[in-house]
Amino acid sequence: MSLRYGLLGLLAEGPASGYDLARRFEAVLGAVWPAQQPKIYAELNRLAAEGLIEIDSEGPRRRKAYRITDEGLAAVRGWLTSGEVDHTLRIQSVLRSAFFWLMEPDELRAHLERERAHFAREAEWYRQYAAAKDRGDFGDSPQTRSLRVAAEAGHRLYQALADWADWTLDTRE
Amino acid sequence: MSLRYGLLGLLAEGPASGYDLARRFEAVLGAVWPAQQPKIYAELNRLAAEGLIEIDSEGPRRRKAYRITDEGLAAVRGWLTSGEVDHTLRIQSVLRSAFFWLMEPDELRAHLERERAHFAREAEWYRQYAAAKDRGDFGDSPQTRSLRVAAEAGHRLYQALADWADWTLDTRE
DNA sequence: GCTTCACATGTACCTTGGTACATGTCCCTA
DNA sequence: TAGGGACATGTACCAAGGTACATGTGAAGC
Repeated sequence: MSLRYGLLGLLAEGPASGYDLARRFEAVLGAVWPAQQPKIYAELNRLAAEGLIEIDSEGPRRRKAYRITDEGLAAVRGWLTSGEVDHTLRIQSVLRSAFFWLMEPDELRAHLERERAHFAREAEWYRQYAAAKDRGDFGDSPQTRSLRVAAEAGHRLYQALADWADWTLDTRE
Repeated sequence: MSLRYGLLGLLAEGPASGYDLARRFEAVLGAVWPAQQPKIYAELNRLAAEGLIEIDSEGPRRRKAYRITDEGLAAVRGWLTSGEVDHTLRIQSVLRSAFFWLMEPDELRAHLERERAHFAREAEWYRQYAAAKDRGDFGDSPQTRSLRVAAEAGHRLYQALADWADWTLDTRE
């Protein structure tokens, strides 16, 4: 259950509405965790019912602002250092790579040429993302600084796939 | 829906029972995708109902052996080259890194020392996994060879996290 | 004053994965 | 020959994420 901790973590920076959180989730955590707007509203209601957040104010345009409670802060802090972490990669590109042998040589060649470009693009995207974070394009929030490592991790992962595609193409020609 | 393609991909190598597939899924794809035994049986029945696999034989001990059909092969091949791939990392260690700033300096220091060891262990695990694949410890099935790239990708990802933990600890002392 | 559109919050339903537990089968050994 | 245990297949339910669609609110432009 990562959505809830993502929301609590963002709220730890200061009060925000569901709508704000949806945009910030996308901008700040989009590269690491996806979140659909409807699920955000649902989760906020659940968190409020459990007392981990509370309504800070009700502004104009039906706008509610949520604030994290002490219990909420304790919950997200506990999660940060809590035990067992799943080490499976769960990345579709990686899983698919296990079955490339099913393709005919010509088909594989064509596919890998596309994939090489794709992986290189992903690697570059994460590199740019890291550079933008370094420049402070997303503001200089604490998450933004912390996520620098996520960008680097993504870059290295996709670079590994791109290198492998290169290697496979080279040894086949 | 990756479980189904994982199963189809494994069955592309040859007929197998649900029990076999559960063990092979764990051994071959365990580092990339998790699969619970009950879900495997459920998915096999669904695949059979859709005609993507069929029962090859019913052996002793209630043992059923499934065989992939031409439709099944076409489905998994189509999946290999099909469009949109999600580029989010969805790795808990990475998401958590966004909120480390919530910890007190002393707490962060202690946590990062544990994490550094953990990341280094993960990186090493993937390195060993790659080495074992190179030696052919898991047999020399086509997936095993293909998954060499997954091991490398996992290694690089966790190495990035370990490097970052080192860097953070160094610049703080 | 009416329309339009971006802002803002939801409801409903579906798919997928996670987990606890039940059952059947057959070999091996005391 | 009785029973323990590995092999083998499921049922049932729950948790979480994905997606389509409905609704309310208010400012800006005509």
